[in-house]
Amino acid sequence: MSAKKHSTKPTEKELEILHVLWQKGPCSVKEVHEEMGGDSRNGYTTILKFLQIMFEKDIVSRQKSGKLHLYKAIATKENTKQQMVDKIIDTVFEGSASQLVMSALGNNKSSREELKAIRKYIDELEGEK
Amino acid sequence: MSAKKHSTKPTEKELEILHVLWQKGPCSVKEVHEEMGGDSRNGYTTILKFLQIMFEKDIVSRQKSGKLHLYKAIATKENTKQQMVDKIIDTVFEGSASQLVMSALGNNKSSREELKAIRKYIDELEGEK
DNA sequence: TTATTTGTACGAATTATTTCGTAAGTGGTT
DNA sequence: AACCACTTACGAAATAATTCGTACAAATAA
Repeated sequence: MSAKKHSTKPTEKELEILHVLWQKGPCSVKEVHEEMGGDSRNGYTTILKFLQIMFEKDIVSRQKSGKLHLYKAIATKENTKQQMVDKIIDTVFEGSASQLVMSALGNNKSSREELKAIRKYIDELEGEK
Repeated sequence: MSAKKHSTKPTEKELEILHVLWQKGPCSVKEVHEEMGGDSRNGYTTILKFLQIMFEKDIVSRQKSGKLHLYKAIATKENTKQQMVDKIIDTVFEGSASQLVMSALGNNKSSREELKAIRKYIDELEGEK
């Protein structure tokens, strides 16, 4: 028996750590710790503990490199993002992606260029139908 | 001194309760409880407790009506949604709303009509610039 | 070899979230 | 009044998330 606990959605702090891993690739605890602001924001062992827990949860993999461990995100940023978006659509937007889109564009000041890019993207989607 | 704890983002369960309140307007504990599936999904006192906690946190207001309390969401669904969207844009989409939009439209099967509506919305936004 | 540095493992404290049992209040019936 | 149905209040347990102290291991410097 070697099955680990199944991966649920990452918690806040786990997500913050994942960001570092996504951005910098495989990292030692030290690197993650420093990237996250060092001791002023989190104790070293706090980050270590999280990485260990995340390893248990199959959120990250790890590999010995000399005497230290290099941790690596298992899920891609894309997958995780998609999962979060799907969830928010489901829980607050009655399953309607377009509602979320309106909300995303509504408040925020998207530049003319961004709007143009989105329009183009929609054109492509429509072409597929 | 009567200041209550300041409102942070609602938790999962709090959000579920807010949904009922948004949909049905001011509700008694009983109504919320039943709307959420009754005892099969949550004990009555669990919902009661949540409503009380949410009252403390200023997430809901309440008013005596006869012998019971009617609870009412303070934040609108719109505000809460916006807040959640802003946050997700901030934490996983590098502050880019359009990235979120792509992600939202990407996976999900938005209908031709929905896409049309979004396009129209973008037109309006562009008009304002 | 002893001390220091650098890293891991473990255990536990703290805080937040979720859950519910039990007691107690209120109003209406009989 | 005594009873009943319904509701609130309180306290506490169970679980999850966050934080860190301390001990131990290995490599290296003195």
